[in-house]
Amino acid sequence: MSNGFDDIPFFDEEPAPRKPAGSPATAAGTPAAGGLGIAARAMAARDQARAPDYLSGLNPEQREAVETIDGPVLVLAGAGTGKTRVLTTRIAHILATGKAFPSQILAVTFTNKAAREMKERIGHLVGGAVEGMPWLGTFHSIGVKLLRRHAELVGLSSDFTILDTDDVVRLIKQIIQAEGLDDKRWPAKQFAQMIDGWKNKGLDPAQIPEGDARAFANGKGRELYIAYQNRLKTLNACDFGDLLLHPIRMFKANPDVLKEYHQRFKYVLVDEYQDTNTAQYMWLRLLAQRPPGVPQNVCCVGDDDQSIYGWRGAEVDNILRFEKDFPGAKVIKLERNYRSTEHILGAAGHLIAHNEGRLGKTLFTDRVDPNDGKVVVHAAWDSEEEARAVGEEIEQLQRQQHPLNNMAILVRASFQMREFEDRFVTLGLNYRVIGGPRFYERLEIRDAMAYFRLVCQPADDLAFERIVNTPKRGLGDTTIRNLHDYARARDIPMLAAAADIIETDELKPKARKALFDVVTDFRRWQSLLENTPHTELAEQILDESGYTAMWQNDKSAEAPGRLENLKELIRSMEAFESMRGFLEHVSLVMDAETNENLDAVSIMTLHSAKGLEFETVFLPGWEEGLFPHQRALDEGGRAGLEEERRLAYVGITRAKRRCHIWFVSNRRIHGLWQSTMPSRFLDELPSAHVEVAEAETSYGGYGRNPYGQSRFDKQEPFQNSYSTPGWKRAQANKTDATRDNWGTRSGHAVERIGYGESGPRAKTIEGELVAKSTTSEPSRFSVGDRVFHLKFGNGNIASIEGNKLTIDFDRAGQKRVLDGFVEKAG
DNA sequence: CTAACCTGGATTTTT
DNA sequence: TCCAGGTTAG
Repeated sequence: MSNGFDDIPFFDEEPAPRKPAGSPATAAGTPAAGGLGIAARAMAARDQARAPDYLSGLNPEQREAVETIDGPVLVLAGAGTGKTRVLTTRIAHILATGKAFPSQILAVTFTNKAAREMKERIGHLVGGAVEGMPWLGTFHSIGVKLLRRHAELVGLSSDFTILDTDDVVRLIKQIIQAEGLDDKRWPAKQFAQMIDGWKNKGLDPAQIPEGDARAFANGKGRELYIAYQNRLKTLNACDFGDLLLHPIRMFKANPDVLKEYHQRFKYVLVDEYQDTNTAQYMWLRLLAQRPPGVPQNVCCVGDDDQSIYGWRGAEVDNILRFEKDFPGAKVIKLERNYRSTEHILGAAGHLIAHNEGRLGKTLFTDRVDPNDGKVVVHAAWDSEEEARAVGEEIEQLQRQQHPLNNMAILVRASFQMREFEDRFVTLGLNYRVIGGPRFYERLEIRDAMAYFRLVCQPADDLAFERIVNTPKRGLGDTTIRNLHDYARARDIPMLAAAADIIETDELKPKARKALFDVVTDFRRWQSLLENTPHTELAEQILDESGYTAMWQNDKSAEAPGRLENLKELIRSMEAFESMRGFLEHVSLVMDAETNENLDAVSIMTLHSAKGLEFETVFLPGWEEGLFPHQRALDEGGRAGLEEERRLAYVGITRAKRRCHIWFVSNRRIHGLWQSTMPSRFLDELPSAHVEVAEAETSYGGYGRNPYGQSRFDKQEPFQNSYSTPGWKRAQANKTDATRDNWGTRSGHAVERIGYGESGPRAKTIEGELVAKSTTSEPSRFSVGDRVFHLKFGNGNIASIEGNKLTIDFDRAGQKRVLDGFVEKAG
């Protein structure tokens, strides 16, 4: 990739030597004052004069957004208008023109993925200078960085622990119980969410609304919040909200420190500004605002039409009032779309126009191709048929050489995924589920991490309690409660308490011995921390603690997978310098990599699809109650509906060339079959860009009016065997087995399931199989055979039709599967 | 300490 | 309906 930087001098070093740790670096000098050579500056000026390459590919609006470096800028970037490109090029431009050093740019994103991508792209533009951009990251990771430098100012020490949601809930539960409250009546989870909500709004315990405070635990809400914060302080820990709030407190209380950062950050950039919550907004204003007369070089990029996180505290208002907050702001709209066909844009644009209170953008494209299809709306009888039909559509595209990687199924709610997964397993179509439970959230990983945490931070009581009796050491509730009381009474961490208490005779000999072993183990590991390679130490910890053995002795089906995950955990540590470094990474970056070498259909929620694009997008489940979701309507009213509509807009605009929308007439919700109405959003699509699919072929039975089927029409589809009451019952009977292999449903495991470990499993295309079966080729199986299926386990063949086997699985009940997916059990 | 049993909840999710 | 999480019985 060519760029304009090949011949531009690029500086990634700060002119002044690093300040010793502990004292925050004061503002670096400007580049001009920083001893940068005259020749270099001249070259930079020369290159600026002849408009460097990196600017030449931009359209006028993009270019304006890149080049308007001084003063506040709001870039309203519609879907697919080159938002990331503008951001990265803008940074490159600031650097290339010598306006600032990399370390003087504060660039904030929401997700680690976005941050990574930006680093990568800037790296491409400027050639490997990314290391020099220490302040490019998520709100939270930058928050951590600030906090580690100034922890004392908010009453923490700089090696504080970051708690994730799970830890927080456990902690809150303890607090609720300690207050003598019934933790069933007042669920910790709910209170954790309340605290999170308050923190999103930037509220200290003293500031929360009286009503909120009363709403929980007989009016003890505020009290509990205070108790929680105190407990965090004792533990030397932060939750995610604190990573934003502590810096805010710190800056407010220490204007001199804030001033240092004002001098440091010459340019501030924010991605996805429509998703900022109040706390982030406060944080940003503190850092970006300048005294009157000093230019505020802040650039926020966002799209009000893609604001879909209102439910977790995002304030679209932030983007709507940008001009008020930063007077003299220049607002630049990017409306030229480089992603989608005119039909897709037309459909999306018409839909989103139904929202009020938008800043108002209309995407357009020059790319007009008569071959481009309209957005297609399909109807199906129920979700099973929906999945089947989507599967067929995908296979058809696959036959036309379209890679599966270019296709995605975007659902409103994750329960919808299951039906697609089931279907794709049957078809042998590779798929990958994006989102869902993450690698680092798995039980075994969290346990292992707790060991590591406790070694690095002996005061981490949550980690201690998690693993003190895992594997089982005979340290039951009684012992732990004893220990807990002992620690509380002396105000010392539990591990330290354990070390003390084994010197006394407070415990029974058995427990005392067990605890003694634990304490000795941790002492030994701590002593090894500095001088042993961290991956080696990690392995040693897991082995010596008996944790590995615990899973080796476990005969359950998941155990081997868990051991594999532990190995993977150790492997992923290799990339880090130390165990501490690794822990920090994990607490902030909870995502696992997906295998991009695999050609697979992506299945994900609409929320996790934001920012992505695919040639072909399938949008199932457009029914009232599901999409727009009933709860969004009930709880959010009109605003809720509009957010749902934006979600629909996000969905459609993910598509580059093909967009298929589906709705079903019947859906099972909480186990009950309900007949459903097509989504109101379907009526909001323009007929000029949308067509309604004619009757679906093979499983057919639809009239030509899917919107208004008569009762008679609805009966038709039942004629295929999959819809017979018997098959339905068989489906209903599927009991336990279904999730077993799916317990580890993300990244690796799922990807493995779709296509099997035993090499490239037959990628079955139904058409071929049907053809095969009509030649009445004798099946390699016969009725009664004992067979094994990757997902369903062992079973006996009940009947055979061509290549379709009906099998009574031991655990999964009766299923129909294609013979390519079973082996003779051996 | 495990397994059977019961209960409640069932959008969206990052950090 | 179907899961997770907790409780209880053995």
